[in-house]
Amino acid sequence: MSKDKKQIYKPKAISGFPEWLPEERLIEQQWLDHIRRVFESYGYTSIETPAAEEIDVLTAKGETDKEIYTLTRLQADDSDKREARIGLHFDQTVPLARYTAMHFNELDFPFKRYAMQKVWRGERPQLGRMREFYQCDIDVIHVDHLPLHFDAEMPAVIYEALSALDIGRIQIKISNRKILLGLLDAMGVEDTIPVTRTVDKLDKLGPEEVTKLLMNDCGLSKDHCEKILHLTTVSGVADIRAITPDNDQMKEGIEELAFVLDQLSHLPEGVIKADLSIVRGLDYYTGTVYETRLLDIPEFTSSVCSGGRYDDLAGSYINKHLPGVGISIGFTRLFDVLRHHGYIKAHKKCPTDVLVILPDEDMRAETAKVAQALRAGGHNVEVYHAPQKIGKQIAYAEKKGIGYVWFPDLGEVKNLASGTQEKANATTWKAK
RNA sequence: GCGAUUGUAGCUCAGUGGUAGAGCACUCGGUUGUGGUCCGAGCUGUCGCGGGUUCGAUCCCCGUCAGUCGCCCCA
Repeated sequence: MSKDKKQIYKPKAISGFPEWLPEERLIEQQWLDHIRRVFESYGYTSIETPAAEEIDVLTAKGETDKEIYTLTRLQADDSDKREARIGLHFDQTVPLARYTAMHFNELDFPFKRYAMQKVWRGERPQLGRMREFYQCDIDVIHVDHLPLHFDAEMPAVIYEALSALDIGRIQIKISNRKILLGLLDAMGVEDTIPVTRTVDKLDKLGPEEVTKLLMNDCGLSKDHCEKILHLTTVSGVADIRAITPDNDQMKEGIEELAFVLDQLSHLPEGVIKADLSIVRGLDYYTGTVYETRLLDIPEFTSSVCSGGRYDDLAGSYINKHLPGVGISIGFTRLFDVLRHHGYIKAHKKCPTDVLVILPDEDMRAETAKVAQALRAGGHNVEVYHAPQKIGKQIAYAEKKGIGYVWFPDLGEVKNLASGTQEKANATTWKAK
């Protein structure tokens, strides 16, 4: 090595594009594996779509709010301008719609699919808000008519997927947009999006502030505001059924919501909560909507998982009527916020269960044989790379969180947590 | 995109108008092969970048870039 200073480019983390240490990644993968198993246990099938879509596909539904990252070559020249402009997908619903439209004849309906991929949004990053993150989505799409039972299946699956992650109590709030939209229609309110966005902020701003915004920014009368806010306080199947609808749309919403809640009554008390203040600011949801809170993690204030029903998912891409319902876990948000606040306890830095000591260069073959026997017994096994001092080899195992050290020369295994060491047979021994 | 705040070793942070320190981490050692504690030694920095003021700036001023938080929006 030369004594001259090496020229180094000091790398900086790209904000909003997270990466984890090995011990964190290990847990992330366990979580993803668990979620995948739950999704599959309900018959959802995996598809993977490309990271990039044509800009026209991405914007077909008028999603101008979501900042789309576009893809260009660094060496782009005039010939590139003739090519289709492409961008990274900002969710998995738009790719699903495109996919369903393109493979319509080859798919079987109702099409139940899950997807666990990264998505990209060019927003300002913050804790719990990334520019690159995983979403774990399930959606069901059918032709012409999708039974309401699926609206009830979404929260049931999500409850199972999340409740095993050791993140405390989950609460899934459910509403039906037809109720509020029906009310607004009966009131003669035409521009509904600002109203729904404002109502959606109820738990953050409180009723007074929301009333003020509704009157000042949305031009609603005090009377109307009161009616809307009163509606948002209703919860429980009985109370929902007791609402007097102002029109057919409201009536439909009430019946649908009551039905979905009924279907979910088998879940533990408190998991499902009807909350008519949940409307979602997004305009493409047409019926049932979901939002999920973590009741035992006070630092986690945003929704970890949300979704809803859309009347016509792929209408922009195919001349068919394809209603769907879906829900999405904001996986990276969930993982990162919990990690940041110390709720995720990582111990192991590698998947290794047993480190086999290499006592001596001459023992490599023997050591490899022991390792192979242990692997055959279902263990993850690493052999130390050099015949260094035993203390050093043990320290390596300790640092990496490996639970056991095997001494092939002694035929003994040492439990690092307890410090005990005993004779053992590599083919029959089992880690605890 | 708007507003606020920050930018010194791998990490967390001190510090001064005269070219820098601690803790942690890391490496080696503590009588010739069994970790975690303890002790000793060692290693590490264009003090974000560019310009200005000054005899001289990491410290003052301007700009810039980047991070963080809030808003917006959302997973």
